[in-house]
Amino acid sequence: MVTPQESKPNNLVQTIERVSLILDILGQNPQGISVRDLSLKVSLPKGTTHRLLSSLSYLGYVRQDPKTRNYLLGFKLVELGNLLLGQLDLRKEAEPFLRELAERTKETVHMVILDRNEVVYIDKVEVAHNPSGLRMASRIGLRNPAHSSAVGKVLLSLFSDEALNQFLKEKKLSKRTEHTITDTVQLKEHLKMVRNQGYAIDDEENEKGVRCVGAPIYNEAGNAVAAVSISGPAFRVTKNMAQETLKKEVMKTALDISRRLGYRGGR
Amino acid sequence: MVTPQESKPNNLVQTIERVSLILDILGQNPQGISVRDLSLKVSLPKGTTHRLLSSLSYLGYVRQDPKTRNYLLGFKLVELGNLLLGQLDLRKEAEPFLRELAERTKETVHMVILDRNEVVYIDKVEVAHNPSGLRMASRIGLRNPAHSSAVGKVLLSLFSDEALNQFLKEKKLSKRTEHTITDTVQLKEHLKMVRNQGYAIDDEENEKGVRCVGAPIYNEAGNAVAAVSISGPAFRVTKNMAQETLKKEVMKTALDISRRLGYRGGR
DNA sequence: GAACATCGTTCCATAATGCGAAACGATTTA
DNA sequence: TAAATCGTTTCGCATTATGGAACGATGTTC
Repeated sequence: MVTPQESKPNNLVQTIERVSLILDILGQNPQGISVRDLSLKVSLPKGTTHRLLSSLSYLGYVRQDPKTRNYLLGFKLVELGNLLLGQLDLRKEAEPFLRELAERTKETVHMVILDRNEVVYIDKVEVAHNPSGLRMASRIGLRNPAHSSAVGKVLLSLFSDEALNQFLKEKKLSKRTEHTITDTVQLKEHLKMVRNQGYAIDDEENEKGVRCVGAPIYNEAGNAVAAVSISGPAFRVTKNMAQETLKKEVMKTALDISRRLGYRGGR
Repeated sequence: MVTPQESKPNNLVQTIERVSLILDILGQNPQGISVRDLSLKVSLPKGTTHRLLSSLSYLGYVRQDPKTRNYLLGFKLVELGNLLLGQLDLRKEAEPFLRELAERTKETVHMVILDRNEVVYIDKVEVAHNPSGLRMASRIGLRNPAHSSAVGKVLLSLFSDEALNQFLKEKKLSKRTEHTITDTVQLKEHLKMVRNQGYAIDDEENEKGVRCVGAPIYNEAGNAVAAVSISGPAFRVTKNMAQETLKKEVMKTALDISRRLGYRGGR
């Protein structure tokens, strides 16, 4: 089955489009932004921008700093976003396993799903005091390309030919670092290998200095619905480490979670 | 200074109002909802509902289950919500202290802020295996009334008379349990005591069987900007426990965080 | 397996809704 | 004190969203 790319509706509601743009811009301004500056950024008259903001503000999607009068993102978004996260059964089931994995390996553990052919982080477990004190820049809700991450590649490796071609058609393989696989043929070869191994390594392909190992989580029906990964600084997560110990740890955790979801395969 | 209630704009944009209603309803339906059922719930024609959904879907605020064709909340909300959380410096600074508090007390720790005179959970730390295996139903992003929670009361206790009257005018003191303080005069008396103590106890006032202890977090300017609490089942968090050991723990953590934020008061 | 029922989706003439230039009022700056 | 620069509000106009109806796809019933 092919997850269809959400095509641009020909009758996109103008207000919704504008609101989305406004929220994106507010997200980029942690200290808030004035009506004037915002109106310039969205190329709308001040009056129009203000009307949209006051409606959004009333409903909680936006808030206004009483001192600076700047507008910021509102907590309604936190409410809805975490409501959605809380509705993911997968997350509830997986959490203890993720914690355990983080504890054992002392590295950061992520769980992701695929949404519109992109990786979305739906959980993250960090150990309180990891050896180096380094913290991953990742955040729950963050999106990453599939082709440059361990979790993404391991999920892509289980795509049907049809779905993979669809993916390649709609996404271009952006070069995130010098190690990113940006060639279609090369990626296809690589994915074959990943599929056979049952895990993927992100060898500084998404972010310089960060190496990850990822494995797929299957549901009862045997479909890969998510992926787990261990991420860490490349100097600690060496290639050897990844291919030896970490690979086993991640695969075990992924299988445990899959079993928990009713998966019956995997030997 | 009075935090103003967000008054209903006389020129509320219809589309935004409708979208907000739709998202709220989607949030109530974890398994998704059909266009038809949704159109009935929002009292809009199917065509109109569908147009709004497809616009929202294109932008990621909503997603459609390919099998059931039901509509669900989309991950754009997780993205924006967690982006906002990540922008709260308070949260970054406080996190290690919250973890430590949870570890020491083996109970669930919350951090909240006040938004539109309601309590919003912005962080939650649970110990992996708490004694009873009970888990709080709370969730980051959740809103609670201020008058029935320890964190809410401790923040209300620091309101100016003006601000408190404003609060009482706009919120009615809903009776959440048989212990909830619903009388204005009684609440004012109680808040005086809380202010003197420097901490508040929620004695099953918000949820039956749950007791909490909360203390305020101050910023550099000496304003209470947030609150921490310990919550647990009433049989474990007894009144004595709360007033003796837990009170001290929470207040210490709150002060530590306040200091971290540059607060110079508190003896 | 054919006819029906029930969805989700698209269409299009209509008018209601949001639009935005301009005025207003409140702060801040010169 | 004056001027400049905001945020906010207003209101007549026309663009935009509206929603009833038709279409098409899916699955259900007999």
